[in-house]
Amino acid sequence: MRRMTARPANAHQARLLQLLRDGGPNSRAQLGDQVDLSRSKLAVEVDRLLETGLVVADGLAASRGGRRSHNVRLNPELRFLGVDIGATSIDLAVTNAELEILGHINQPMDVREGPVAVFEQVLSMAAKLRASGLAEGFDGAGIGVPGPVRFPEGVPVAPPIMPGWDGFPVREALSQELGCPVMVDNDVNLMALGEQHAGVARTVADFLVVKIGTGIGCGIVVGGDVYRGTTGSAGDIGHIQAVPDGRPCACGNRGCLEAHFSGAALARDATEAAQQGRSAELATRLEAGGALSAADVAAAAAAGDATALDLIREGGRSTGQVIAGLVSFFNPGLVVIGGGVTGLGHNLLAAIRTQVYRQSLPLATGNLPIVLGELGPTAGVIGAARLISDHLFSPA
Amino acid sequence: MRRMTARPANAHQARLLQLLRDGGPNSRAQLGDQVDLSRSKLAVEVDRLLETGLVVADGLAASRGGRRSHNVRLNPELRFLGVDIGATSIDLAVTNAELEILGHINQPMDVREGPVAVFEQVLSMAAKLRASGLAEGFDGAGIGVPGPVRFPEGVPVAPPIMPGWDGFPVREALSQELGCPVMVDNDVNLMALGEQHAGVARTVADFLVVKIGTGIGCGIVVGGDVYRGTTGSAGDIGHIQAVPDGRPCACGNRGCLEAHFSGAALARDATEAAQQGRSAELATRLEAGGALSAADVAAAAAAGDATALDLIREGGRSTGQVIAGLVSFFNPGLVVIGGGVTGLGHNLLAAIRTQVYRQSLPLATGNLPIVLGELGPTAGVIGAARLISDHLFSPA
DNA sequence: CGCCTTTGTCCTCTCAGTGGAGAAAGTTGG
DNA sequence: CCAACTTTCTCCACTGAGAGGACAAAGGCG
Repeated sequence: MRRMTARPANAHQARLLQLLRDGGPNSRAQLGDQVDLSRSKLAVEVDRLLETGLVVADGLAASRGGRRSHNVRLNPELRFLGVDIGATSIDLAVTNAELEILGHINQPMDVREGPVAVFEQVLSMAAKLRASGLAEGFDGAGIGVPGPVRFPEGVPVAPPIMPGWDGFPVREALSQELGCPVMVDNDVNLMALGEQHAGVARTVADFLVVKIGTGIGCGIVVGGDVYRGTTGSAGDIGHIQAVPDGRPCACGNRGCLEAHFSGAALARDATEAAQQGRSAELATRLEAGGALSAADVAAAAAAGDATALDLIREGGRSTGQVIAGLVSFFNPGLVVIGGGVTGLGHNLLAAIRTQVYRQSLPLATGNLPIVLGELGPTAGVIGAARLISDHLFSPA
Repeated sequence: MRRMTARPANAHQARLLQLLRDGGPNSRAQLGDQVDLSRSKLAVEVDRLLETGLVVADGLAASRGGRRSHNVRLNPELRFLGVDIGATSIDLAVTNAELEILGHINQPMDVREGPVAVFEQVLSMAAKLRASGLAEGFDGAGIGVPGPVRFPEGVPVAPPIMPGWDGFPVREALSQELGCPVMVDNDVNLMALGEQHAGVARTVADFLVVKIGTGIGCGIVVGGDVYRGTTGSAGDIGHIQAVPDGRPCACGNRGCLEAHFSGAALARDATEAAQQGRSAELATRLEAGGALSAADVAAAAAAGDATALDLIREGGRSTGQVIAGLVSFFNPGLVVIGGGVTGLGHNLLAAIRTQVYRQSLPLATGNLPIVLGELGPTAGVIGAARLISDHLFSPA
């Protein structure tokens, strides 16, 4: 199929596309209720969208007590690609224009192998998705990388955990290969977009998303928009000091949050505990697997291992300490905890909550939910699809 | 004189008023260069503004090589009142519509005496300004209070240092008394607005203003707009933990920034040092004045007193520690230090800078200026005037 | 079957805004 | 002092977005 190249010609059309994306098939009359345009003007704009092919007729709706309406919907053949490059694995998903996931694949991959190797992998995974018949091609793609991004250009800048990526023209290269528009962003920002679009943050204007994976980062949403900071490094909270004179960190300082709690730190501490004989449970697992991960700690804690529980509680305390500061400063309406380490579940969340509620002022925490993300590993790819759809569904 | 009640009828007029406010008298032609409207349309809107009386003719400008232009300017009889209620004193200023200060008065006053007493004081100061002939009345007033504010209603909420103010209808009461529109905000936010309008932050979109006075707070500007948070308490950084297990704080926790460094904390520490004989310089000043203030510490440091210098350095370190975290999180383009304690000057600034540059990642600090505010004690009142002018110079 | 409701289409009217012509008021150089 | 060029301002005709009413189409309900 030939890919769509049309874009909305004005703000009205853009708004209509977004309504159809977020609300599904709809009649002209119902669209009119949401859009503050006269029926005549609305009809004109819908007709123009039909002409572009972005929108198609979708049969008659049930009657609501009068004439049945002719529904319209986004072209069901539109396909977006969402890519989420993590530190240790890559997620890809195909969505339709309503951002419903049609297919999702995941493969392990170390981002430190550099942009060329990772790119090859992404492209082969995309080819696999195409081969499965879910998409003949893509109308747009969003991609998240685990580091700061110069957003307008779609280029990573000085990413600490992904040497070799600095300045690599991700947007341009991927756009060339896939033959469609591409937008690039930090993976945590995409997670925030995902939870905003389809997760726990649907109705909140100002919120934070803390992603605890191999590293640790924070997505910031202000007034419904992702805030990226002056140089694109906003939300980089992994190197805020959580423990004075604490553990040495790769960045050269001591006591950074990331050095005390993250997937990597947790695995390290668990291994240490096992080797020192402080936990039989962990030692057994170390024997069995050769190495420990956050999932092992979660399992040990679930089995009642006190040491594992302590590790989680202590990590939650450090994280909560930092989040408490952010809450005082930013006064969000919601804090979402996500990322691989959320497998630690309720124990982690409880430790974080305790610390935040204890340390922040009542006015800021009075009505502040602190919750786990709803979308799990799909938050990133949904956010990526949302990113590119926001771009394409805005006036050219 | 009768006060102006006109408001701009549309966004074009609002924009023109703002241009005339920020750029002073101007010709239609020059306005046209900044506003992306045809000359004809522009002329129509300017004529309408002239009819309302908000704008008046201002004679002929010098020729720029052709016909001389007829300048217009904001009505020079317009008067705004800026009120800055601090913890220990009240500032009032009268400005014209271009936000130039025509008169400024200051009186000591303890905000804890409650809203009624403070209000009486503000009104009598305002009467004094009127009596001086600077204003026959006010076309609008902005007022800052040292605590969180529910911004849309103009009502303080749960202010820790000003008990009795909770829920007091500041906006409504003042509007009634002065007979003009009033906007209320947190004092630190107004300081940020002031520095943005006429100070060091004129060209920066995202920045922080840290005000260190009796307490300590932070103004946050995102994309040129003040960010106030979900419940109006954003920027309340005084109770972020700066020193683990540090000094007890009035809030019930230990080690809060405000307990370690602020006007009050510095005075306390200096008195302690004097009494313990650790500083002859401070002891002498304590003898002479009966009590020590931040100004005494500044003077002692200037005189070479090592203990005073240490107090400043240690405070700067704590403050820098917290700011470093905020910089990592928020990635601002500028950090402004202001408030009463800025009398400590270069020593304080140096300590803060050292700590921030050491603790935050290079990408966030690479090109980050950390500077003192330019406006000193007038930042608040200018910000207050700016607040109400932004309100009045926006479409009705 | 008649009446009411909902939806969609058509047509006219209003008004914001553009762009060009030209007048008014200067400067500059010969 | 005059001609040529600039800049500023005004006037006017034209365009296009959008509103709103009239009306037709299509359904429900008693």
